[in-house]
Amino acid sequence: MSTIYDVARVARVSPKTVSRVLNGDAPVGRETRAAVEAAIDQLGYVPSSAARTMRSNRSGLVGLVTGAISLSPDQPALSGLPDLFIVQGVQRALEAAGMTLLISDTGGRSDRVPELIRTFVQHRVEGIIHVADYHREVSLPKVPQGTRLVLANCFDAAGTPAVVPDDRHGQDQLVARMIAAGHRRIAYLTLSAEMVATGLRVQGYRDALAAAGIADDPALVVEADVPVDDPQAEMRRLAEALDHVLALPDPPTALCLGNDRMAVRAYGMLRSRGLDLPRDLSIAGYDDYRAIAESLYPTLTTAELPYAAIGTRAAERLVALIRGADGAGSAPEKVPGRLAWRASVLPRAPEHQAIS
Amino acid sequence: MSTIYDVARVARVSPKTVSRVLNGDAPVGRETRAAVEAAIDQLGYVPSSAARTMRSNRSGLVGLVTGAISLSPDQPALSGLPDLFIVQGVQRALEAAGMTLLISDTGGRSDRVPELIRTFVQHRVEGIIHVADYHREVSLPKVPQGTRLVLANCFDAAGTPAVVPDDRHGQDQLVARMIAAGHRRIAYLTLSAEMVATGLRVQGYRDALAAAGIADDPALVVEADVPVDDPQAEMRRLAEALDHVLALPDPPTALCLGNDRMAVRAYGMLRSRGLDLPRDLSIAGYDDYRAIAESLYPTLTTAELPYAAIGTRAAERLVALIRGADGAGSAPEKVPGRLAWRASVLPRAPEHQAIS
DNA sequence: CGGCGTCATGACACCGATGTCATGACACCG
DNA sequence: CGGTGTCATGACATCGGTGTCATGACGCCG
Repeated sequence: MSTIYDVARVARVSPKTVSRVLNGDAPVGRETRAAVEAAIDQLGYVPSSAARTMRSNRSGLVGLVTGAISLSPDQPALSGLPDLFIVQGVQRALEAAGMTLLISDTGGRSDRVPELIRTFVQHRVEGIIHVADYHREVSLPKVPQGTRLVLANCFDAAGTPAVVPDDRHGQDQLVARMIAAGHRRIAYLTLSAEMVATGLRVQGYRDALAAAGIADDPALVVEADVPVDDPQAEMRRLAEALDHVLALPDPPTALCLGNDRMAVRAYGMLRSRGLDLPRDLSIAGYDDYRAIAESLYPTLTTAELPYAAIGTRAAERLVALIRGADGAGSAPEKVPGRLAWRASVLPRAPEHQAIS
Repeated sequence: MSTIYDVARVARVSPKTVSRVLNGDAPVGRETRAAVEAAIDQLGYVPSSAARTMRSNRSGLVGLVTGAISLSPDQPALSGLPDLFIVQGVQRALEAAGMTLLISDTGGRSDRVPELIRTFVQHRVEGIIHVADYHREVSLPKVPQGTRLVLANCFDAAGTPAVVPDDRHGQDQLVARMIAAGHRRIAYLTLSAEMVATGLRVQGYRDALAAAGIADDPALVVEADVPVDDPQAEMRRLAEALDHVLALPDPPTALCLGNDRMAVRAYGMLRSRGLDLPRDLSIAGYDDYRAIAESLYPTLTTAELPYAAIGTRAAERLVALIRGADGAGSAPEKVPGRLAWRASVLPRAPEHQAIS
């Protein structure tokens, strides 16, 4: 690997002049510049970021920690999937800011986080992003003085800058659109009640009902998932919840599920109960897990969990902090998701019109 | 950020002695060691990897490039998903080897690869892993002298060390098991014929038939996917393929699909044609995309695409190269996937037994 | 008891970039 | 024509570790 001294020798100038050509921070004679550039090309010289880091105390690196999977309710089996979209969003924003991304994951053991952070500190990262696999509260060890920290898809009690999905708005938007399509009896089979998202989304669901002047029927909201990763138990719970709402005296015409996987299961269960989808019952998911939503028949109407945007915003905030902005707004930043309206919610004529 | 000099001052020793304590590469007196360790703790000192890199020419970094998504047939919409499992596998293996992972992705533009590699070279990575989003041939720009390169989920014509899934064996294994379950007419609705995996898997399918002494009926093998990302066209193509095989004079009792997404679609299409699954027709996918396979009803029998293992093997090979092994075996290393036998393939009594 | 090996430690140079300061050559201004 | 400012360039020190070599104190061997 050639160095700036090699380039200087070949171009017959001093290393400092090569440095000036590289950084354009001081005037360099036309011919000198050409000679230096030729030497750089000839040698295939690439400056060493290690040497720059030493001199400038700026590494151009940002660390990203993912994981802490195992301690958590629901979803763990899926983990790693959403993470990646967040990571891609982060990567894009960082690259635009000229920074490079260092990654490590805990492999499910959150006790390893301090160790991973230590590795990042060795590399003198300018900031750290912690990505959670689902919207939740976390509690991270202190990071050393100058290291900035941003949380993505999670938040903590200490008011660390955080970026999370706007679950309330997402569910509100989805349900409002279903109401606009003519549905008034809309059941909501939620994720485990332990999850942060569940509370927020139920609020969103109620917001939409309230905005349309529809009374909230508690019997229509059922926890339909378990807080552990057990496909059998998940299936059972969902089946019970389905039975429950379908057996109501005034059964729903539409069903919101806690996520797209639950929707896949619901499709299968409902069909095996002889229902014709979406004619007999409209279905909506959550997450906009495209591999699922676009492949199901009928294609699944759902609300996007804006992973990439969360990653991008988290990275942008981190870069701002690095560039000197201060922590500012202590409330987590909420990122809205798109409404993915597909074919699983059928428009329905309001009843008084149906009679006429 | 404190330095080794700060530690030396606090412990009243020379920096070199601190270095010896850190690296354990020369004897240090008991009391001196204790004093140094106390100083390190007190200051929260973490050695600078930049300084070490400069002196030793070893950065402890490995770069990973993902992407080149947009130029490719099929799957692109999903991309990023499988990548992440590979990345996680890589990360785990690297960490075990004491190396740290640097990531960047092309955001779908493979022309940006050289630029990304340049960034890695600036950071003096000791090796680079290129991850493709699906099994394919690639052609990468030359990397500088000392930088080792390993391909994951892809291979090139230059014989660069590569790790790929064993598609042929995977399909063989799956079909063999279906035959063992009593199926003899097994249709195969493949991915786009342009994909490397398709050719290999068709071979595997034929291997299994041949091993069981079943004649290969060309009418049962149909390309059922299109080489572009167009959900509409994909649906149409799959529907035609289904119609084709179901209309055969001697229709199949089981169906292999090119991937799990196609299986999701097939479930919907077949049910809307009035079939009862899996009683009327057995179905198998490919990929073992758990979010799908475990949620469908009936749960999907499929062949695992061993992404994490591919990542791990690629990283292990890279570490071996860095530690001095030579390129060796020029053929890509094939990683076998598990058979994920679930509920969508129904055992079937052989016909002569059914009669008795 | 002199010589040699080991232990424990420190002084110093070096890795590759860049900030600071110095130097020489012009050009322009009054 | 001397002073001052800009351009173009180089010498040198510095960032934080670590390899090399030197030094002094013992302990052991013959």
